[in-house]
Amino acid sequence: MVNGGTDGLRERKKRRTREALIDAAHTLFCEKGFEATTIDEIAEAVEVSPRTFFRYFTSKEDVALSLADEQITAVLEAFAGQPAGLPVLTAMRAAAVGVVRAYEAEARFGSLQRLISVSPALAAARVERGAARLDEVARLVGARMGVDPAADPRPHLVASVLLCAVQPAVVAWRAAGREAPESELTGQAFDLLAAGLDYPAASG
Amino acid sequence: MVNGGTDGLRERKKRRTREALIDAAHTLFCEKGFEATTIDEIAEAVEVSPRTFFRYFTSKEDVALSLADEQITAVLEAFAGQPAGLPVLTAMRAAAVGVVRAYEAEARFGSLQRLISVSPALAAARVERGAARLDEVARLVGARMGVDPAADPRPHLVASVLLCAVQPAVVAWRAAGREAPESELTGQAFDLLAAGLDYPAASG
DNA sequence: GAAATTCTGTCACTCACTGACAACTGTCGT
DNA sequence: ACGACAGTTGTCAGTGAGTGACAGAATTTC
Repeated sequence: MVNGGTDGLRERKKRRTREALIDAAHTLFCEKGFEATTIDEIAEAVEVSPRTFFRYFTSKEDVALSLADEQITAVLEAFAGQPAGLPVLTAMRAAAVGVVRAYEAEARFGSLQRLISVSPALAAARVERGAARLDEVARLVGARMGVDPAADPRPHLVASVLLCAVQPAVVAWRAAGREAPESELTGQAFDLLAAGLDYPAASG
Repeated sequence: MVNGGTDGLRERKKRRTREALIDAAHTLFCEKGFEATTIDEIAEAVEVSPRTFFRYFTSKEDVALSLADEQITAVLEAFAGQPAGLPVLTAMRAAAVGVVRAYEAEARFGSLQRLISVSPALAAARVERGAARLDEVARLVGARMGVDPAADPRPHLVASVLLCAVQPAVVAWRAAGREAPESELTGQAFDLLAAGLDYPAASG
């Protein structure tokens, strides 16, 4: 028996190590850049062996993007929670804006975005991670469209576009020189996205 | 002086080495898979040193995607050549379908697609390469929209979506079990893309 | 043919990442 | 409290990607 609510010492220690690694990595990445930082440096900063680093994260990209992962999960949950009947793009817009607004208070979030936009390796890794969750997104999109993702390819199609589009959209917006709260950027990016693909509009 | 029309021996030799490397790499990738193939094996197959390999290509992904690069270039040229006034998505559809149709006779094209869809590392690398040409695409999109990409963020936004969307769309379609000529896949993917994002349609 | 270019191979190195094994540290039953 | 057990960690050794430096070979130019 035992745990009076909290987990055992072992669990707590692991969580602390993990957090410390994320923290140290993030700091070093911001200071020296992603590629210029070595695993050895990260491990040394936390006083663990480099081997241990790889027991917590599968790669250098993995530490950097562990925060982004939480965010993707949050967006998907929010997407699932949008009222039925909403167009897919509209629902995703609402989900993304909501989550970004919730996160933008944290300083680490902004610096992570900056990190990703500067490092092609990180940007690629993020896309790769997104692709790994393609089926999950397709399921949600399929549910919203009222079709079975196993039989109809459209949900997968739309899902892959949404996955690829959301993040670059914000980055592109920022690259264009607009500086504003992330949540606003995201919303406007979606607006322009919907309008821009049909430009000049085929119908009205 | 000299070159009676053909380039010098040195140039020809370089071109041949380059082609041989692409060829050997492609064959090995198809036989053993992308990650399971080492640079040493590729180099040995062509009888050059591994160091020389890196004088022709910057990475393992680079050899694999050298063919895909030609294709992207072709698509962009075709996109630029579409009649003005066409909606951006429509123009890109026509460009992509045309190019894919032109390429699908080559066997290597199909196997490259298969390779990419199987290897996350390759898929990520392709996105990365596409992103490197973002500005180029944005220029073309901006021209079609009649706005200045330097002042208006929309072209960049639309460009990044187009870049990210085109290839995954085809892959997703194929993953859904549809087997048909690439050109048809591409066309249908675009059709569903346009419809799916607005599903259920907001207007009409 | 000699000199200047340009390619190429060899060597030595860094860094990401992995398997194996031994030492250590919480955990749990008694 | 103690010992068996399981999970965690460090060390070691190794593979593979990718890079800089230098010397020698091939090509081009004169």
